Amino acid sequence: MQFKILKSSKKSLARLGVIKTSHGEMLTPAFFPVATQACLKTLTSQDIQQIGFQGILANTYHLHLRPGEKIIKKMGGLHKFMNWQGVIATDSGGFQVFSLGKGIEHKVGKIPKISPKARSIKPSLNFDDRENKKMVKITEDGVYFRSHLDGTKHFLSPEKSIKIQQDLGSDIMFAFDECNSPLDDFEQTKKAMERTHYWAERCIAAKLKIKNEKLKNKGQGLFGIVQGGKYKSLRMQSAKFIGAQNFDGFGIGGVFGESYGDSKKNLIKALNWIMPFLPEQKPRHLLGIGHLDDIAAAIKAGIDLFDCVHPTRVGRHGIAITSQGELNLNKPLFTADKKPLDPKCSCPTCQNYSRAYICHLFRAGEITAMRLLTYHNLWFFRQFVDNIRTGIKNNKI
RNA sequence: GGGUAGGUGGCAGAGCGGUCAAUUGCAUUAGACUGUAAAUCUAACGCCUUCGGGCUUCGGGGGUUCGAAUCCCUCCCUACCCA
Repeated sequence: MQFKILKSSKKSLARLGVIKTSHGEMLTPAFFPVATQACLKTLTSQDIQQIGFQGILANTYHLHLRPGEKIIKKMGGLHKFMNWQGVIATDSGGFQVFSLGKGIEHKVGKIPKISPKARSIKPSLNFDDRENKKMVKITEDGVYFRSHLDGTKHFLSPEKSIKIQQDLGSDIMFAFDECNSPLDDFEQTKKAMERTHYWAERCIAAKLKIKNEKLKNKGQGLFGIVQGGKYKSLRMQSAKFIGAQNFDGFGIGGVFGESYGDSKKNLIKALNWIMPFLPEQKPRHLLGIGHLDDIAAAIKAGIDLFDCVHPTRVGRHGIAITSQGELNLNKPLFTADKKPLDPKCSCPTCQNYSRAYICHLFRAGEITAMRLLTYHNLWFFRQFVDNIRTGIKNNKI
């Protein structure tokens, strides 16, 4: 994997670049739609290509549990398996350590709303109840967890995550990290950060080891992940450490605040703390961020890559992301609306179907409704990022 | 005409003397969703409320009882069976 900067903005930290992999190129800034289980829900690989994406993000944890990397390797790797010729990045499973661990324990997502209920949870309360739900145990060595599918015990470590990602044959691997809960305090965040650093070194070593054995994975890039939560000192410390390692690129992960507003506000601030420590000539990926305003601001702060489930998940739930904001197509308001989702959009959904039809499909529980909105939302995202690239090119951003 | 089983909130369907404004599912309405445990989740869903509570509901009418969706009488209606 190689990265080349084609142009750096004079107005901001934004830059135009290109990532070259053995599965094609990717112009940056770029957005990866998320295909966790080697499937971008409701779409085919051909759809993704037609929408115009050059890369997708799949997941190590999920594919390890099902169908297992052995099978995917046997089928010729992820690209062949899902018949996708473009770039594939694989998340390491680090996020699942959070989402299936503290995410469930604390009843929070990565970017929670202000939730007094969640905040008031104290580890000592309801111990038995919590213990039953606990699916994850983190040690220095790695993470013991129970499968969310069948409860069987598994172990994931930096070495194992890298090995799985190599078997999957992704173009961009992510280091195995520990993602904090928004409710973690300074000490907990620090501990997770230190563990992430320790694991980062082990990920690099694991990758090199395989490389030396002349396995044909050497085209794979490996991205280190900056953690440190909402704390400036930790974010800087983490960026400094991770930025100094021999990674091919960098991910910025974790949480930026303990509430929604907090996170929104702190995101760009945090990027500004981090960015000076990351080598300029390497790509930077902001993990899991996907609201359009955040994407636009983060690109100006120097981010090259994004991935997020937001456009696809929300699409399946009836939300169309349009130039006029988000529309909920489940609403009775749209039952007789002849307009397309977005009059300015050139996607096949908007070219061929009315809001009334899509509204009906949602109310009738037809799966095609989800497909139509997923397609549109992703089309909108792709276009949105395209426009930003054009903006950088034309010295407007 | 005779027999049997029934009639419960928009629908389906629990409850069969007090803890029942009535379990549950669906439908409806609103909200949420940011490295996907997500075609998911949360909430509201008789009327009024100063959120303590108040008021009118379980086919209609009458009765028994301190108390009835629940028991009795009667009428109406539905389904099935026999003539």
